[in-house]
Amino acid sequence: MGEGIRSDSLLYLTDEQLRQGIEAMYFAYRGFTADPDRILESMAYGRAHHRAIHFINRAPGTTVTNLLAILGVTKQSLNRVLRTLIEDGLVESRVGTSDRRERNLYLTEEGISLENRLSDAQRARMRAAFRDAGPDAVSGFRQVLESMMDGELRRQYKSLRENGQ
Amino acid sequence: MGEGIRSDSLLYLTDEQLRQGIEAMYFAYRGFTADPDRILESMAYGRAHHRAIHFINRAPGTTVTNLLAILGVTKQSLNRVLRTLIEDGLVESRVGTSDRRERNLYLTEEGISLENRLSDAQRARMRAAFRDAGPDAVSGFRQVLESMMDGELRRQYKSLRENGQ
DNA sequence: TTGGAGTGTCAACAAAGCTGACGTATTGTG
DNA sequence: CACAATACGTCAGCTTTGTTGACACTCCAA
Repeated sequence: MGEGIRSDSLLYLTDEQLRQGIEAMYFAYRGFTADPDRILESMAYGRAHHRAIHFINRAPGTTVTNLLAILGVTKQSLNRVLRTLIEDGLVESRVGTSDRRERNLYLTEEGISLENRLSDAQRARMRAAFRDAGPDAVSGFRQVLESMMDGELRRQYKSLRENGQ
Repeated sequence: MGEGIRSDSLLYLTDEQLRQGIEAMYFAYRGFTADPDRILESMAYGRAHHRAIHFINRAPGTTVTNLLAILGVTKQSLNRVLRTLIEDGLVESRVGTSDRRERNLYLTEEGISLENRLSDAQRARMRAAFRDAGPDAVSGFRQVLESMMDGELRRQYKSLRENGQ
């Protein structure tokens, strides 16, 4: 306190800067979910359905337990969402081959089609933001977000990333 | 398509990179809310109470209508939250001086104390992430988030920023 | 064969959003 | 002054998405 500005400038760590970061996160997340939400509300679906569809698409054949770990909800909560998606023919649940207790989840054609609509909308906004900000800013964005994750979530995030490419 | 890598490298705009950005946003937001959520669940409060407390603290004396605009919820929804906060003595609602229809909202001592606990926890995580990533990354983080906001939200975000400093 | 893991389902409940309708106090306008 | 509009609060009812707790079934492995 009252020691003036350090030569290596830690001004970006002031409470005011941190508060701006917090508010930026809050408002940006609302923008981030706005486009898919608009598409979903025209059907009988919500954000929970989007998340399930997203991660099933990302890791086809994933089990219910694995999905539970990624989404961090109870199986009762996930099951309600999953049931409607299966009934509506967007998701297929196949009995596991090696372990027949498990259910492997896949998107149907129709499920893939909805996933594409949703992620196209979300990617469009992300792409615009990335392009506006440029590659260096994007790198910083990714770095800060990764540091902000909880340990277990970061592990899952990284494991998904390896999966993708 | 199939034209190879451009010399100015737009590789950071590939669908895979965008998808990683989307997932980073999802996992980071969960980390972002985790600490306050833990504090809140020990009381009878939720995220909605936190948001109200945050923005009342940020703009003391703000009106209900203004808070509605910032939070983007209905007055019925906000009122439920606000009522419990007033009953519990965390928020004070004073009749407006110039316009007696308005209610100016303030945190009480107790309200300020809770706000501090919540934002200390949230800032600690943000500070750690900022420090890990460094000033340039933080600048990029802020830039991308701002681009990701909807027009109206961006306006509100900037107006809050002017207010703060 | 038996214990435990993975899965699904029933019931009951809570938080936090929504719409619609209505009442009251206050203010601004014609 | 009369009246419309604004700001706020509240009642009732509904939805989504989360929670616990209890229980049953299938199937794997010791």
